Amino acid sequence: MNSSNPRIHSVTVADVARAAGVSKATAARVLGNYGVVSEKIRGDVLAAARQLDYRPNELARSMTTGRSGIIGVVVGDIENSFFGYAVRGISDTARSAGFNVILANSSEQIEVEKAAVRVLIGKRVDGLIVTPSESRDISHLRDVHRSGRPLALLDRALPDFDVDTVTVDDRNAAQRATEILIASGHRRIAYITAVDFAGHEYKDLGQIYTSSVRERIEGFMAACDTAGVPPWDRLIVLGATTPQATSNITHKLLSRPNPPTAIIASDSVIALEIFKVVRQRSQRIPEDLSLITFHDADWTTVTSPPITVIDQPAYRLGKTVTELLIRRLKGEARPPERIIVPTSIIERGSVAPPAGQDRSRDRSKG
Amino acid sequence: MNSSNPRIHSVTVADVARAAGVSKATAARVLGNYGVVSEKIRGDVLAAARQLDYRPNELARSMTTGRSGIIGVVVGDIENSFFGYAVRGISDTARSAGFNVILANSSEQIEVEKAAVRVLIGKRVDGLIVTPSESRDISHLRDVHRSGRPLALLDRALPDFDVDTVTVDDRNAAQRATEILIASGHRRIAYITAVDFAGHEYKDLGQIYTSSVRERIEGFMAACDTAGVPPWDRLIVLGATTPQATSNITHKLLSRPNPPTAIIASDSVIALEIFKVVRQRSQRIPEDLSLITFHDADWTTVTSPPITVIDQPAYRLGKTVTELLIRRLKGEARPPERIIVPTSIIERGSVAPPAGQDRSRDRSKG
DNA sequence: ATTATCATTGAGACCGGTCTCAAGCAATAA
DNA sequence: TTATTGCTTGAGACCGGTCTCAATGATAAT
Repeated sequence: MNSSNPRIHSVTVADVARAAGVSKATAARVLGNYGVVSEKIRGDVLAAARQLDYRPNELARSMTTGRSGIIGVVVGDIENSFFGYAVRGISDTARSAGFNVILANSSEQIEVEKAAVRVLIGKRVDGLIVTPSESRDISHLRDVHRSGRPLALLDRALPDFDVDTVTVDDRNAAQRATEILIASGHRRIAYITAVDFAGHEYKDLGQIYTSSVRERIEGFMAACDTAGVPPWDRLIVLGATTPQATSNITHKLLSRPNPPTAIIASDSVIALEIFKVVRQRSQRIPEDLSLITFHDADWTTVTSPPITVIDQPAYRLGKTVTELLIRRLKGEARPPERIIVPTSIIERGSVAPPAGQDRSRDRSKG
Repeated sequence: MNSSNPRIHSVTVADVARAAGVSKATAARVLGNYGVVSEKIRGDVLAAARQLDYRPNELARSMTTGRSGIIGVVVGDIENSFFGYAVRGISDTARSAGFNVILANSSEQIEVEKAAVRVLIGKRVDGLIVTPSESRDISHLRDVHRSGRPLALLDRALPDFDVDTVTVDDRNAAQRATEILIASGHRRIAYITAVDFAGHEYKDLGQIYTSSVRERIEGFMAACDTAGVPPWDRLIVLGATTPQATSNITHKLLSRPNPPTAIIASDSVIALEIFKVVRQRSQRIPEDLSLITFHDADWTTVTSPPITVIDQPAYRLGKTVTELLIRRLKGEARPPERIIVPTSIIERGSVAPPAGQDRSRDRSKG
């Protein structure tokens, strides 16, 4: 009666069995839809169940079967619409296969991620989909895998951890984006990413522990190298973890004596902030600064100009990992798969030749 | 060993007890952190637990305690960033109170909503937060409430269903937004909403079964009435359920002989589509059409012009319902509360006097 | 020395399902 | 008629925890 009642009494199989005048085992058989029962008794039990408004207790069911029907998902940041779409892809796929999803946010913090994984394991999820925020400390993921629970990685691969993984062709995408900028005449190009670590100063790839970021940087540098862009003209900027941080970083970047003429943003949240800063400084895109961002966020089509983006099929990414995971949950034993989904670049209006292209060449001479 | 193993054997309290040389009850006491145990034994058990890498089975724990530590959330559409923020508010608040969240999407379809509620009840969630997609068919919500499980409503009130509810001041917000448009000189104003039903033609409020929509329409009409806007100039348009539908609706609306000079959009997804259509038709905002939307979506600041919005504190909304629910989960018995959170209108650049204001007056004469 | 008190620990029921195994019973075969 | 087979049904163990209650032993009080 009272909502503060600590235990809500619900109708159980035993109650139904009593009402139908059969044993608990028989009632369980029809209610749980297993085994074999005569039609007459089945009818009696179902009638009693309807009468009493019986609702199976999934918890108890999971206890005995060992299966919870839940897939745990740990994602970096749900507010980032890239993950929003991915999660939607996961949920839809999971639901249509009869699984539920329980979602956790790591805020890209390894400790939060670890805690989330622990909680989900405690809830006895059948499998896990994780976007690892770091590739150095993956003991918790190794534990999951070792415990026999299927694990699949989304968006970020872990080089020396061989499990089902679905990512996009980050290296190639970054390279093509960079090539577009270079072809447009840019030499001083910055790549801004959310990854961060003590010092905030990029030195070399050895510091980067997130595979997707690493690959993107590699692609970016490869394109620069083949085009003969000198190392001091290609900037790699870290630490765009919050809008505020991104704003500061961008201001600082654009205030340099030789500011970059083009920026590649590693996600749309960063790009949005860059866009705002540029406008705030009364500069114009693409005349004063060219911009390309990862993820075709909806806002990128309504700005003036619309933004050139690297379209990552986020929904499909989510759908694909989930399919991989579910196949394994169904008992499929096969070597881990690493699927790389191709991206496409949607060229819109945010790339143009650098404003002072000629003067900039002169200057670089003197 | 094999991942296709149907049952993953995990370490249980009994295993730990055996290893520590104590009874199951004693091991359970230290592992479950209840009762009282001597320091020495506690140390032994903890050591054994660490040794065996014991992880409590939350499922079993929930079975006996009757509490799952999970809050079920059923929301209209996660892809809508309004709900995204709200969900984030819910998750953060829930987590910091030690609860987990399991999320379901109703896609605004009553049948999906019912199924989701059933599943969540089956999972024995401790309480539910729902954004009811309809107010006619709420038997499933009544069931939840009757079962003794706390239920709280988010964003949409149900007039004759008295439970904890958190909404925004929809009526007032719509009224103020309309007043802004009227003050700017508009007379032909359209209100576009996602709600739909057979016929798609708005006739009267009796058709509207979603409280928030109803209140907004009331506010809209109240403002029109006091300003003396005749009924044939204020348009209420339903059925903007998908981007495609919104696009069609908007095109049709703007192609009328006397098209509205201003539109109020009931959410930012609709507004985005309207914005795209207007640009597609080579019309300009605000010169050719003024636009105000509910929800301060991030893209509304980066368009040209930026969009005037009704800022609904979505995160706070989520936080507030969750607090209400948790207080009830903790046993607080009090009459249901209905909290109405105030909104504010952020005036940006999407409202201007109608283009042919004078000519339009002339025309209305002839 | 004896009894009362208190702190610990152990035994076992319980939560609500699933599932194994044996018993009951009718139909069929010998 | 009796043995065999097959289909239903019931009894009860089990999953991994929590929790009640009784038993134990040590300490304090008489």
